Amino acid sequence: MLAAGPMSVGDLAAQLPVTRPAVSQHLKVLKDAGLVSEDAVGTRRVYRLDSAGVAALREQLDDFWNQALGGFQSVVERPRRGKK
Amino acid sequence: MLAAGPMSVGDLAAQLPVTRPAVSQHLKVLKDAGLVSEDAVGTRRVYRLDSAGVAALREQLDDFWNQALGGFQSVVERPRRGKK
DNA sequence: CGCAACGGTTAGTCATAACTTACCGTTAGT
DNA sequence: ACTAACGGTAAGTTATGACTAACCGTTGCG
Repeated sequence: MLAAGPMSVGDLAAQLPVTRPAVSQHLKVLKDAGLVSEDAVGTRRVYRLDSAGVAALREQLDDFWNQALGGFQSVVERPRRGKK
Repeated sequence: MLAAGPMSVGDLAAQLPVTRPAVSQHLKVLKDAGLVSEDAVGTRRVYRLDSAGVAALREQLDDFWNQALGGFQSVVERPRRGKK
């Protein structure tokens, strides 16, 4: 399991096969996407998951799949008589 | 709406902003992944979505998110007293 | 048979996501 | 004030997913 609680950028980089700047860049993207939030502790920036953002993403994906599989039925199923 | 029923490779390519070989390559990947199935009609290969495969993918994603958001709670929530 | 329609495969190109190195700014400790 | 720790930013490199062009095999039809 790689998941852990709130972590600093350096700690994350230490656990990952990439350099610290790479982690920093990823975190920036995730932060802009609302999936993580940071708060400064001294010189360290501690990042944690944003539960609301993650939940929102999950919901968007659910909606996507519901719509996709919904339209899917009307297209794939073989109606015995009449279409649509 | 771009979705349609079973289609030949050429028909698909005609509806898409890519060439026929590109479509063929994508279909190969999707077929290997079990998301589409083909059956030959003359010289044409008619592809259709594999509903079982798509449903399985959806389920895997659901499982992933449930697990991710599950472990998420235990890591993000601030227990008032005692952990886990 | 010979030609046309259809599509899979290969080889090579191109765009770009992802990464590293180098640098700079900020904070904390002495 | 100087130094160390920490991390963001910029610039350049690299790896790779996605595409096209060219080719070949199979099927159907006259």
